[in-house]
Amino acid sequence: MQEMTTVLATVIHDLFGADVKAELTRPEPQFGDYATNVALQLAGRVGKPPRGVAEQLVEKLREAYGERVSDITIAGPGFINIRLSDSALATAAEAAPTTPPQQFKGQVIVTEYSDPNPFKVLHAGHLYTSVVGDSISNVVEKAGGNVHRVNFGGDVGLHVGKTMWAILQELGGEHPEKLQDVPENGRSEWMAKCYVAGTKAYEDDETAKAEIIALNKRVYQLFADNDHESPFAHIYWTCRQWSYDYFNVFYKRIGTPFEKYYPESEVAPLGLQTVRDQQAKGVYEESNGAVVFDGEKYGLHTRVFINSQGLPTYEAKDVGVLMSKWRDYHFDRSIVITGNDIDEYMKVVLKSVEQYEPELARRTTHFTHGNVKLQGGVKMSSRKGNFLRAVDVLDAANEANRAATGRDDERAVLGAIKYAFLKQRIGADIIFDPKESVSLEGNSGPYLQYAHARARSVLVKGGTAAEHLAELDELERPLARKISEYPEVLEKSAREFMPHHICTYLYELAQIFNRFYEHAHVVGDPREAVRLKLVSLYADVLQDGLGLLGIAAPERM
RNA sequence: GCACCCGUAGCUCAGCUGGAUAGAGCGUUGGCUUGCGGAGCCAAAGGUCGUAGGUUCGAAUCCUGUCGGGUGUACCA
Repeated sequence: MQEMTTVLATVIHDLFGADVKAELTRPEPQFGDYATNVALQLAGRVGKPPRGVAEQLVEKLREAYGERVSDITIAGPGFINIRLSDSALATAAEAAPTTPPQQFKGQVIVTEYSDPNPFKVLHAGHLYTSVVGDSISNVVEKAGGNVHRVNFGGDVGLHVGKTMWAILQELGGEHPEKLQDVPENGRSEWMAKCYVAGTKAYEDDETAKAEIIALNKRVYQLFADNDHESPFAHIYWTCRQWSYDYFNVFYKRIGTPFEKYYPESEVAPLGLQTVRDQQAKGVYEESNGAVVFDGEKYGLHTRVFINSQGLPTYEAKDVGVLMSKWRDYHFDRSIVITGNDIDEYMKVVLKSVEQYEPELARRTTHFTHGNVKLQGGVKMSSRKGNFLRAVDVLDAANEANRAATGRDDERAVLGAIKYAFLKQRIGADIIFDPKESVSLEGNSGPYLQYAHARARSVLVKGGTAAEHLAELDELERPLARKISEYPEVLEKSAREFMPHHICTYLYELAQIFNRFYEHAHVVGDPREAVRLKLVSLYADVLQDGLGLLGIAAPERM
């Protein structure tokens, strides 16, 4: 593909010397394997009719491509359609599962996503961003990137004050020994309940609000004093650990591992210091007792980085985590994935950092995604406590799967959820339909898992596959062509950081395979060896693609 | 008010660095099964791509206005 494009570029240059971008696209199968509209673009610049330009190009292209193409034709207003020779197509298909484009080779890429807060519960959004972030990481890794998956979370901050306040109420004061009364398997729920109670108190009760603000400050002080001994410290550290245990169990369950956590407590000092230093240089300024960045100069909001208590807000901590990642990895690219409510806020943070670390800001890309909503469900609000938790999504899918298949299958359930989340372009809200997600029919994860298992079972039944594909008949050709597209899909997914292209492709691939399989016999057919090779390539691509989505591809289901 | 995201078939979504009749799945209607896993295949119905302009040989795709939904707008994250 890459080489085909280069040849086209050379021909264009030799013939017209014009600066048109040589591009080959995948047209409808009826038109050929590749197509280009460069003749249409050139026509205007050279002042000749498109078809005339196309004719000149075709003549040269036939020569330049030689054996690799079997046919080049002109269609419509001046499209050039190229049909590969069987041998060229066979070579491309054989290479497809194992030769991903390496556009990130040698680059250090840091991906940050999920970002749950200790002392709070994991909600559906965390599940979503974990799945998306993991897949993007996989895709970049496949493209040669040296990927570091990191996770940023608030172990200090007002929400901690809120939860701690309610915890102290529950314990009847600073009595860490009473934490033993909380059952081990109910810890995260107990803390989630405390957060909701603390939030309510903060909103409804002035005295409680003042206490929470004081507790927040006290938590910061724990770190300043390195206090692990006082009763208050005991409670804090124990509950903090409970949260991290809970996160780790969760990530392990869904299969999205992280290399490193950046707790806010760790990055806050650096953030605070950076903001103070840059305040001296005029980047940030004092306003009503707080330190702010005047985003309005850039058409953005003005936001508080250090509050009037002298504590860093999320903004300063984010400066801290950006600087920490920069210090730790000196990345070529940093990808941050969050919900879209963070969008404008992050623009302010990055704009401020751009003033003193322009390279860091330039190398950082922020992607935002929408909210997860249950089909026909209600909007979630983490403050009020009526929201969709991560486990709710897992439970709903598991229940739907049990209803559909009569058994529990975590691999299928996770495959269903991940695929349902990933098949959609990142950006808009996700309407999650548990029933549809676990469906074995249609565009779903389990469907693709099944498609893979089915192909593998054919391979088990069949004899020895051919080493090479050689010539292809009209049943085999469309499948070989689709398989050969795989590297191009990976390239696009990596370039755009968009895994959904892989989903779309895999589903189309499975459809084309089913069409092939419906009409062509494999085992026992005179063409068995070649067809087995094709089935094997197909299964390899499915397995590889599902792997990039973080979805298991079992041999049997 | 201002800013950001989103408006494509009944529902859920692809397609958006402009290009050939706007594609899938679900749902609806009809057909195929002595099958290598039919969890499939073949076919039909269903769309003024929110809307009005503009740029272009060509616009779902780019620009502007407008309508609708969501989010954000200083000491939460």
